[in-house]
Amino acid sequence: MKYDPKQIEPKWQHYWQTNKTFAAVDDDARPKFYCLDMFPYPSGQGLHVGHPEGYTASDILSRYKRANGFNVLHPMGWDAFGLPAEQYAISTGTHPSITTQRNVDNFRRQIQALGFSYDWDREVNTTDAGYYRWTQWIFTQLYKKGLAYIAEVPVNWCPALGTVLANEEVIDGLSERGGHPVVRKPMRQWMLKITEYADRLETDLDELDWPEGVKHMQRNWIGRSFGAEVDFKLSAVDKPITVFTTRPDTLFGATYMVLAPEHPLVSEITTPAQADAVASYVNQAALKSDLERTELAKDKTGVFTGAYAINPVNGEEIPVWISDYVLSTYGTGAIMAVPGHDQRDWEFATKFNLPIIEVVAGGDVTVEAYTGDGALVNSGMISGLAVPEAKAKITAWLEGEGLGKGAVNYRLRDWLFSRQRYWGEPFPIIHAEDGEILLVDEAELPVTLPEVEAYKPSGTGESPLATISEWVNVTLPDGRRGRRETNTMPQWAGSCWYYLRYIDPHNTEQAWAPEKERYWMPVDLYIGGAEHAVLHLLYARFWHKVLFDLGFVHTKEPFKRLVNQGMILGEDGQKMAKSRGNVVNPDDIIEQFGADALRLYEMFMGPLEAVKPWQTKGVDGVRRFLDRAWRVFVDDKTGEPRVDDSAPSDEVTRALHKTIRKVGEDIEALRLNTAIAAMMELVNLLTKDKTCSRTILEPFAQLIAPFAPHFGEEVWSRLGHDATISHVPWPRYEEALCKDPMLTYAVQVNGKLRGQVELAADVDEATALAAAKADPNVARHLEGKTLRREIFVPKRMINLVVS
RNA sequence: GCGAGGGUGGCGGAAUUUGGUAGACGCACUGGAUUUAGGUUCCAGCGGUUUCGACCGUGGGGGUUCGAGUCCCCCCCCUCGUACCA
Repeated sequence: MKYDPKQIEPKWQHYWQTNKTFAAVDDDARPKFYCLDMFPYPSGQGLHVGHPEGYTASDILSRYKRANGFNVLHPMGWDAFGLPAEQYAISTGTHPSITTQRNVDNFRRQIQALGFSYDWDREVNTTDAGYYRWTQWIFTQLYKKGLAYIAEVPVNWCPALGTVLANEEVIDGLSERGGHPVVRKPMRQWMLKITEYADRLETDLDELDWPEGVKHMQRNWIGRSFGAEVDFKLSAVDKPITVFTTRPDTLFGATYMVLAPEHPLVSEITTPAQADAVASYVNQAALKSDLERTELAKDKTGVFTGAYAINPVNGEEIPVWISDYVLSTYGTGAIMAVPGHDQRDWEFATKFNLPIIEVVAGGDVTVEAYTGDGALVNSGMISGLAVPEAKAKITAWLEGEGLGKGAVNYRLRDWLFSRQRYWGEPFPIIHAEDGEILLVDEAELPVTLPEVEAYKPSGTGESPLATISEWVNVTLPDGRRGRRETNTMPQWAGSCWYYLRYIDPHNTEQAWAPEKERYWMPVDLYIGGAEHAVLHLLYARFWHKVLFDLGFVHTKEPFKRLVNQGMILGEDGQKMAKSRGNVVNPDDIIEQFGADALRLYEMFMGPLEAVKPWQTKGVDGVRRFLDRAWRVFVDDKTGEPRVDDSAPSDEVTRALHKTIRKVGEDIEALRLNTAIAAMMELVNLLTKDKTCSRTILEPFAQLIAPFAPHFGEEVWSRLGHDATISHVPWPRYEEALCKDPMLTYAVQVNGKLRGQVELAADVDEATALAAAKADPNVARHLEGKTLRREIFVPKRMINLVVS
């Protein structure tokens, strides 16, 4: 009987499911291992081959850890709120929950067809009321802690989607979903104070075993910078302009100031002569989208307000301008401009003929701003100092004079947390008629989504929920009337804490039981796409830290180790896309080659983290490997297992032990491509050797089982075992049995390979050198030359240096 | 611009941790055997040049070393992220 995945794969999938083979045990003495995949958004398109890449890697590690005695938590669920289901509802009238259910069922079917070892009893779905009840509960905790507030903020309003988008969902001025234009519009929004955690989100990155690139991107996003706040008095108005600068050392070079057009002082300080020009500039800036403001950045624009400020270090009067190159949302919305040492200021000063003064030696400020280190010049008390010392000294001086202080600033802004959509978590908030904002009592949660007639956004900025008066209007226990919050939460909300719900998914009393959290957390390995490097991971870390502060979780950070799987490109080397016609559907590959072949192929393509192109021929290759491996275990004519109790050869024993060592090390490091290569080499040897020895075949079945689990189970049972292979202890290798008695030494003459000699592994130097010189080709190259030096590298090579 | 990662056969990739026979493993290809047949299996070959002794070869150039894909310096190219953050 030939290897036939169509027969064996469904059989074992059914076995695992009915026997709950992969159930994670909550109360257990074994060490735990929490292996998490980023849960998918169940789209209508179904799974693409990119999904199983990360899932297979985490599955291999999960199965390996189980075999090594760990109690493994390996769950899967659905991030199912979100725009596509709602868009579909708008166009077809189908309730998003129906679409969602259909897509989830399809995703689950596809994922199960790949034989992943998930504990399906822990499946979660962010759109279940039993789940989002606790998402709402976490929101109430945030609110009570003062971390959620309503603000009238200029937001990214997308007229086409009829909603507001987060900065992150806007790419080059267009909506991430759909690519529609986005404009700025002030609106009443829920915000989360992630900025309050900026410092810890930055600092705690240090202790995480995450890719450096991801940590770096988070650091950039948080954008912590150290500097000083400095007060500049105004000549005409009795109010200071406070600026933030990272270069207080260049204060003597500040030759003008710039306010953002939205800065509150603009109207106060503008002189009558300049009023018209300023007003028209401010108006213009307000109308521009963020895109336009940055697009036109190449050419700096601005207007003089007519006002002057006084440079606190030297008492000089400097003009105050407004310009949209200064952002109202960063720092204090005002800067001191040092054109000699800041390129943006230099460009502005050059355009508007403002003076440029050199205060740090080392460049030529008539050509460009000099931002490097150097000795301070023209700078009074700090002249002669280097930049770091000058910063420290001037900051201390400012503090002493009461003119400023050291300060830290962040690029990170508060998180815009509301959406004007139907298909999201309702806020547990009621606005009383007198304006008071009330939390829905925790016992009343969840606030469930009502049925609606139409899903279309009202277009006024309110969600479709606003149209359901019987849902919106409530009477409070004290008799007051109130309106429910009609915004819903963004898709990030549900994914911010799902890893905690897996720990205790059926708990109706609490989001999770504390003792279970203490056992299972933190996540030991988190695998997912690099597209979540900043947002999802930053938001989840933020919530986790809040929950930590409230005592609901016991670790500062949720995800100990993070790995990003690389994207799988189409066969043409392009990103897979329906429009290019290069999308590969896992269902088709399973149909043709089997799930084990697909798993194996995706791992064999290259390093997990790398971006790599799909080649269906390559699946053919690993399928041939499985065919060959099958014939190692089974006589494919008779279907009988070809196993006996004969003693294997030393060579085969050595090969097995080396393979056990290599596969184990490679799985731990997630070098799954080379682990598979090692098993291919073993199969090539076993095929040649025709080994039937049980002492070889059984450990080999265990090695391959995490990669090709259906295959592993099938040959294991054919070897005569009744129980699943999944909990059989991982085979051990003996170091002594990994050592070859004889090794091939390379012999070089002057660094060039001239021969090879077979020598005992523990050969002494003299014997090795003699053998090397005896090699005919080596001897030929030594002839007539003087031997200058002999280099002997044990177990590797010999180099003879002659002249 | 800035930041991160990367350039190795016809292709995907090994070896980069620790400087030590570059090209493991697989695909594609070539030849042979078995077979009624093969999108089967098995065996062999497979970086380039070659006077068959050797020479050249890991993006390019230099350096360190007995020895460099690996370490150091300069340059080129590609991918991803980011974009006036004071």
